[in-house]
Amino acid sequence: MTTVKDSQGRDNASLVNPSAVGLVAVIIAATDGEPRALTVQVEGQATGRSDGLPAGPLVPEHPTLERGLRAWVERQTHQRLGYVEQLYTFGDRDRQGDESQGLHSLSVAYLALVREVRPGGLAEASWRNWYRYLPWEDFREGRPAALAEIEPKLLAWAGGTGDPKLKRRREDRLSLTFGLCDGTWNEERVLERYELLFEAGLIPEAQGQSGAASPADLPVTGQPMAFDHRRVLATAIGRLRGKIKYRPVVFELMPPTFTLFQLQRTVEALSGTNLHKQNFRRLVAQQGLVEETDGVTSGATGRPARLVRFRREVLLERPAPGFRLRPAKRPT
Amino acid sequence: MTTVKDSQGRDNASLVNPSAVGLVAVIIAATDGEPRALTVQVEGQATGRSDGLPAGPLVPEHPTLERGLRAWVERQTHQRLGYVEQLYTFGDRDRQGDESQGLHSLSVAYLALVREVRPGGLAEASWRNWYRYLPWEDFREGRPAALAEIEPKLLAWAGGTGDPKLKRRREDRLSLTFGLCDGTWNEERVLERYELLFEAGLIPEAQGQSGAASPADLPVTGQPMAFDHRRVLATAIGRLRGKIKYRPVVFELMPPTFTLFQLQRTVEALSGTNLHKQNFRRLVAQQGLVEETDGVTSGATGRPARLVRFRREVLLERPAPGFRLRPAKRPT
DNA sequence: TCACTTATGCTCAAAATGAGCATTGTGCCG
DNA sequence: CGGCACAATGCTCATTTTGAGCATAAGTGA
Repeated sequence: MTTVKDSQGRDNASLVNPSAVGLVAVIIAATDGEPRALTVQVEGQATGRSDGLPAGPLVPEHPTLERGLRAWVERQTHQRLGYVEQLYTFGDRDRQGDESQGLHSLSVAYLALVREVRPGGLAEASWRNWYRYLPWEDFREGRPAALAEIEPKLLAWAGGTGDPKLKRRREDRLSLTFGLCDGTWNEERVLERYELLFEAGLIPEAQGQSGAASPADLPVTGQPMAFDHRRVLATAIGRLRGKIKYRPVVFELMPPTFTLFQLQRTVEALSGTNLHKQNFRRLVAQQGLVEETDGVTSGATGRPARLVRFRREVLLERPAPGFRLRPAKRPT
Repeated sequence: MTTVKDSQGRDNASLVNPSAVGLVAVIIAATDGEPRALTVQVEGQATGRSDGLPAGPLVPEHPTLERGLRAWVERQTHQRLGYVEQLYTFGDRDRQGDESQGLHSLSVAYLALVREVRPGGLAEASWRNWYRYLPWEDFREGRPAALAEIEPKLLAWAGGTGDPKLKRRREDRLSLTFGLCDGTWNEERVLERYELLFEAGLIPEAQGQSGAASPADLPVTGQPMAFDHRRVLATAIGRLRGKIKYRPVVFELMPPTFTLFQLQRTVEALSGTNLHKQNFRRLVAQQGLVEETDGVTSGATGRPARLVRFRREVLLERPAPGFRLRPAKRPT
């Protein structure tokens, strides 16, 4: 029964059950203080066009998953990728868009951070503010309106059970992910929130018809995406929000030189929260993340700001720090 | 050229290029203050037996990757899995043990944490101290001997290049991962260290003959494992070492009740470093991670310790904290 | 020059850390 | 039974690291 010999994943046994493997890329940029994801138009079977993430099958020519990804992305979007990391492998058989022909279809998702935003690239590829798809995640202007609309529906979902134990459990999850009871919002729990909304039937894709909503009328639960790409995006955002706290990855999104405030705006855009300005710059300074250039901004209103650049050397230094986010009580 | 329509990973295109997908599990337990991984005996093609991780192909019957994993593991090792999280998907074509027949073979690896260690389980499955495979990672008794032996070889590798720029880069990597120059050891960089050793040709598997060393004579670079399983293990350890700092996952490894010192020993076992006892308990206390029971230890020498249990409620509480590791200057 | 706006410097109290010293129970050994 | 050795616990203290703000500096536009 436990003949491990031919149960090894890479031996003949696995060849008997081939799977379809795809690659998906969540390509993130931040310009003008807005977080953006690169999207393409996807032609659904009978569902019309809808937004999706750049994706493609894994083909044997690619020696590496990551190489394959880069190839696909450059072909589809003409966007060069810089920083790339593996995000997650999605592979449930009941995944959306999966016809479950007895064949597993998995997608290996990658997260990429880029600087350049080529605005007039191809028509099929366009940068979209990621909060378009997850509007309840943006707390920069205070509690998002979308959240106010979603909240009663969530409470109704939690309450709409006969089983009191299940009800209790749902309420616990609500308070954990959305901080409904206690007012605690953890900006990293993006995926858990998405999945809760999905379970509660508040995500349009969940019903099976994805591209139903026209681009104009965003439902309160945001613009749908093709397949399970919204889930992938949620995963990416959660991961990125966590990562900026302990790794200097934001700089992958910044131009060669920038002001501390631009940097702050970028971090805020990603995390969806506001930070205390003075403390933010103190943190950046004492961590030695940047060095001054002799340039300053000009033209804009207010006192000109000094331009700084990322100190690449920190990547070779000790604990390689990021930002611990410190929310400000009041905006700015 | 950019007809995204049929370049979607999950459409017909991907069916044209099926891949062999396997599942691998890194199952971790900690007993008697030692970190252990569950291993099985693997029959290599011509390389004899060697240790490997429980693995199996992904078969269509499994609705979920995770379910498939659980099924395989329980079949192979009779070990029930509790906490499970996806670790990484390994898929480079030049992977070890991959015959590259033009077919991609990828392994989706999972990390599992378990409490029970069934000692006399099946003969094929056995718990092994993970430092058996990565002996340079254990700093609990001070700088590990293995590291002292490896160090000159690494320096030689770095120096053995004509290209001075490459040399410089290698030295930078050495100092970053092994902290050779400045004495900074970051216990999370397990994978980077493994990969560096691999590149430097110090990992036996790298040569192609895996099971060459008999279990008795561990090379300084540790006991080899089948396929790329040592890399998978390194990935798991690195991930776990990072995770315990911000998520209360250690408790998945603890029995229902335990002493604070046992808890500390477990954290130390995982991180491979020693902690300051008093500060450790202060941290645990103030984070509210545990609650006292009315039991105490007995029999052992020294003052009896109070038994505590994990407060499951913290999973529903605010930032869900873990341990920030604070290395002690002197042992204990 | 004034009004406004953003950049920067600095202060201060509170909380979190890092290192140790001191005390308290237990089992063991004359 | 008194004294030890050995852990478990309690507490102190000097630093750092946070969190919040106040105050000043340096441009732009009217």
